[in-house]
Amino acid sequence: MLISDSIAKMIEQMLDDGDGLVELRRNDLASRLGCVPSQINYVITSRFTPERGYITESRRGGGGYIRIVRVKMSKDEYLMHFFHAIGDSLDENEARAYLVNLRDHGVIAEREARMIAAAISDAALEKAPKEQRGAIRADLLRHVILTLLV
Amino acid sequence: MLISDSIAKMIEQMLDDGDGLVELRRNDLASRLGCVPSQINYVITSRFTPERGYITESRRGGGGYIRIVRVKMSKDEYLMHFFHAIGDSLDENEARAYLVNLRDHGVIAEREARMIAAAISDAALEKAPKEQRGAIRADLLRHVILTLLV
DNA sequence: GCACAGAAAGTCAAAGATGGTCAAAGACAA
DNA sequence: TTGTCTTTGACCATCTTTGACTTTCTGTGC
Repeated sequence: MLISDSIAKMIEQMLDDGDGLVELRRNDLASRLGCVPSQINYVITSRFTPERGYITESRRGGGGYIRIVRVKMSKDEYLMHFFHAIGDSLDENEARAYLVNLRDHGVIAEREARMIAAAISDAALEKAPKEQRGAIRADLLRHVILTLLV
Repeated sequence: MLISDSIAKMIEQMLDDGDGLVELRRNDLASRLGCVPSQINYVITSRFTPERGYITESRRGGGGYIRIVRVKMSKDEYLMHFFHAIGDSLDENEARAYLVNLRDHGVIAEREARMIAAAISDAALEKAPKEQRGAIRADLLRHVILTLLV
C-alpha cells in the first residue's frame, strides 16, 4: 500500500476515535509513520478536502498542530451546500469526491451513487469535446442534485 | 496467434480468477507478455468495451492501476434488452421513454428515474454541441445501465 | 519591550512512478 | 489497391515522494 494511503487511514482512524475531530502534530505523525513531514500536508490537501467534507486549520511554532474536522450537516444542507459548491467545471475526481460524500452521509444510496458516477464519468462523456467535459459534468451534477431537492 | 489476442485471453483468465473483477498494472502485464505498454490500452479499448459488457477505470502515478469489471450479461433479461436496443443516438424523448419503461417494469425506482432523466435532459447537456448530444445521451444511458448489471 | 533562538508547520519544485494518447508503420484480407 | 486491424514508440498527464527553504509562533535573557 502507498504511504499516503496509510497516512490517510491513520487519520481516518483518529477521526473515528475523536468523534469527527482530530488534532495532530505533523512531525510526530510523520516520524511514527516513517515519512517526511511534508507528506502529511500532501495527504491532507489531496484527500481531506472540502469536497470530501473536511475542514482543516493549523498553527505553526511551539505547540503547533493541525486540526481536521469532518463537517456535519443535514441532508438538505448537504445538497444545498454542494449545489452551490459545484463551480463552472469539475473533473471526474472532484465529482466522485462529492458523490462519495453524499453517499457517506446517507443523502444518496450506494446504487444511486454508482449510477451518477457512471453518468459523469469521462468514459460516458467521451463524445463530448474535452474542453467542455468539465462544464457538462458540473451541469449534470447540478441537475441531478436539483431533482433531490424537490 | 496475435499478441493482442494473448493479452485479451490473459485478461479474461484474470477476470475468471477474480470473479469478474481484475486490477492490473499496465507495465507489469506488458513486460510479462513481451509487448509495449500501450498495446494493453489498445486491447482494452478494442475488446473490453462497454458495448461488450466491461467497465474500466484507472489511475496514473505511483500505485497506479487499471481495473476491469465484467458485467453479468444474463442478470436481467429486460435490462439486457434495453442495453442492446439503445442505438448510436437518442433524443430526449426517446431516452425518457426508455426510462418510463424501466421504471414501469420495476427495474429502476421512481427517484432513480428522475435522477437519470435530469442527467440526460437537453438542459443538462446544454454545453455539449447539438450534433453530439444524441450520441452522448446514448453513451450515458448505456453506462448507467451497465452499473445496474454489476 | 526587544532580540534572538528554537520549535513547529507551510511551500514548492524536482524526481520518481505509473498510465494515456496519437500518429506512423506493418500486416492482411477483400 | 484499399480499408481495417495491429504493433510500436515518442511524447503527455497525473499522482506520489522527498527535501531544501520559508514562515509563524513561543519562550528566554536582556
